[in-house]
Amino acid sequence: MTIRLHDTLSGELQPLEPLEPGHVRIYSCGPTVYGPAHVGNFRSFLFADLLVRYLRYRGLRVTWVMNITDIDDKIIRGARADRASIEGLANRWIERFLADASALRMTSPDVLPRATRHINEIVLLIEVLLAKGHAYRVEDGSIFFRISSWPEYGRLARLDPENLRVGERVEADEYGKDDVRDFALWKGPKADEPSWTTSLGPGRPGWHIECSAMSMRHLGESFDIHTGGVDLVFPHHEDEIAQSEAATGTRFVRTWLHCAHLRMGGEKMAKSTGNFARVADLLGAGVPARAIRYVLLAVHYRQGLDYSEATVEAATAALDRLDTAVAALDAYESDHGDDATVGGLLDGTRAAFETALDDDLNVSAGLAAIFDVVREANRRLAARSISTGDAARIAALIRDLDGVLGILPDAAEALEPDLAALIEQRRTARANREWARSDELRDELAGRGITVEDTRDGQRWRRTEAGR
RNA sequence: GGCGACGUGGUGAAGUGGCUCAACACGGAGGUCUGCAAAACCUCUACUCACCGGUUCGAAUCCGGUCGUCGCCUCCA
Repeated sequence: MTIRLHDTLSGELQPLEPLEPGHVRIYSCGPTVYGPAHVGNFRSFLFADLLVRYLRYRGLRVTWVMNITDIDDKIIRGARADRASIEGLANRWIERFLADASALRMTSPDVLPRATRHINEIVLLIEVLLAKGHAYRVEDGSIFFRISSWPEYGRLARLDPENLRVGERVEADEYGKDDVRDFALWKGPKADEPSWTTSLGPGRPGWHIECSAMSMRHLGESFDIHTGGVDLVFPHHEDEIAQSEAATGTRFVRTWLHCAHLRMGGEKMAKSTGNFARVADLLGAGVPARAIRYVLLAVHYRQGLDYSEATVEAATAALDRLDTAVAALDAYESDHGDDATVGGLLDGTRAAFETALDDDLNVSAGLAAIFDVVREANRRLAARSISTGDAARIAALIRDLDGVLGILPDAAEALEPDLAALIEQRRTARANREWARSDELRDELAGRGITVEDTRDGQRWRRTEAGR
């Protein structure tokens, strides 16, 4: 049983063989904090989350680094517009990012390095590139990577450097490049821009170099997995490979993983076109966080995915089925003896789930395994053919597998005393066949976020999304 | 123009040569259970996998072509 992942560079599925056995090092391109992230951004973050969770579930040690770009043109522009400091603006949006990530139950990365905290590493890397002749300085103090010095350039994106359509948008500060395709490692100082005083001279880092510097700082010159959205393949990751390998002379990343775009109305979700939905706005509009997570996760990461209200509704309904099944398993009590076939059911489910996820994170097939066991459990619950312990074992399995997905409700907190009292009153009313009173109490509980269902064993309750 | 991904039912989507040639979820129809409701369970809901041609004893799955959708080609998760 090996985990296989689709590497963008080779274009093939390759078995995961960590450089250090048992320890996987992962770097994910995180947010640029000039504003709130949208759900499309979170698709790429959550697919990395899924990967990290699954590898840990499989018993591997994982070190997960996700960078935060806290200095770039947009942040500078945004700060100017808000008359805020760069740092203040970045901090504000980092907080928002962390809040969104937490709402969507993203695992906390082990390290969230910020570009502005790694200026030294960036400068050292650029110095190596200068010394090795892969970079050159121009008049305004900017330093560029010389693409012609790196024959491999274009391999990741499968682009022929000779055929790049260039020159359509050459920025003012980038005149003086030897070749328009060369990219900035260091941007020379400007009067109205932040600048660091370094051995390279004053200026600020370019975008691509920060990821090379920070990933190497926290994971080493060579590490196992680098993730991001497909739109980062070129130029961002292409440039990372060139500058990193040119500097170290060693293989930068073993496996490149890229997730497909989230679409909305058939078009790529992107801030630049205005076609996007922010996480916080959706949550504010009452879209359940778990449903957003389910939508973003339930489709294979390399498959395009369209976000719509309909997909959220379907996700909510699917989650409801899962919630109900787990609540029913928890509430089940029977003096029936253990069912000898339950062990096989559990083993089969786990095997199917793992086979699916091993295959390049085939989460759809993994979910199918879970829904299969849900149906089977419901059947046996209805037939009352299993023991209380069997039900608990099935619930425990589902919760265990959910450690990878993170879509089940949080462990049920004890019911608030007043709500518990209402449920008790309803129990009494039902015992006395006071149906009107019973229905009234059911409505009241529903209004307070508790769904009550009657079974032949009495009432069963669970929290509804609206009540969270 | 160059490069790449993809096209499976009402919807999302798994499946990449034959073991149920079509999982799983949503939606829809009918039924069982039930004070009612909800949930659950049962049955039905693609003789067919964009289209055309080919390879093969056999293809949704391989090859070629056509049509269509989306993305990347230095803002971008």
